[in-house]
Amino acid sequence: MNPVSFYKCLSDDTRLKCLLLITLKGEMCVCDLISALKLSQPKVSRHLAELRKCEILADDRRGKWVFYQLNQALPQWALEVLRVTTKDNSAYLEESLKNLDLANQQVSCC
Amino acid sequence: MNPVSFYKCLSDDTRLKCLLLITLKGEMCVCDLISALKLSQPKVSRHLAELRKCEILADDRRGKWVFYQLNQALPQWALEVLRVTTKDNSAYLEESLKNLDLANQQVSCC
DNA sequence: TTAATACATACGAAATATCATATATGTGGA
DNA sequence: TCCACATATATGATATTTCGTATGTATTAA
Repeated sequence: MNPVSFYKCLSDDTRLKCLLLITLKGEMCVCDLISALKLSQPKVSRHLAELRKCEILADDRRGKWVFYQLNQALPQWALEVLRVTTKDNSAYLEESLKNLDLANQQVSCC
Repeated sequence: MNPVSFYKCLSDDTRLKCLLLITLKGEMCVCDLISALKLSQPKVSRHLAELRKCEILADDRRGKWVFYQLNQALPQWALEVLRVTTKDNSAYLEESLKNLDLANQQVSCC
């Protein structure tokens, strides 16, 4: 894992929020990420594809749904970066987490 | 410190190497960074200016030379990210450190 | 087999980042 | 004061990223 390409992945708001939410929750399906971030489906999907391509995320299809989680092979320093960033930036994720709760109170896609 | 703009700063090879070298050494003058990275002076200066603008680095002029170090006000998570990344990516910095040694064996600018 | 849902990808436009080059500024010494 | 050196910044060309829209693929259920 080249550190520059790793950080390039974290340098976009959509990608960073996806990554931190997944770090926090363990795994997330695409539809929940869309609800949390309130972004268009192709936009979220495109950024997830990039994170997959860089081997930061791994995808796992279960029926209709695709779940994303951190790639188990991620080096220790990268895991630590994600962990520390998630822990100390709750304000950055606050609105997304609220959106997620609201969406799941109503009709959850999965 | 917004996490996206922080990671945007780390997402360029020149900027990341400067930051990791400064994290490792405590401080670096511009001329030593130029020798270590073997890059043009304006290129290095431009990227340092960006890191200064984002308040990741602080500059300190001493006579002819300008020394850069980590901004003391950097949040804990950001310091931790830099520390962990520096520690576990020695291969990424290897050549720059060798260049630095070679340059200082000859005539050091400062 | 048809329709609906969840997700992925292709493509061109717009925004952003990066670079080389040229020029400006600040400092110390003659 | 004038010059050389260290560093900063401005400018225009080029490359890269990001986005919306449109379309394609996989899966489930009727």
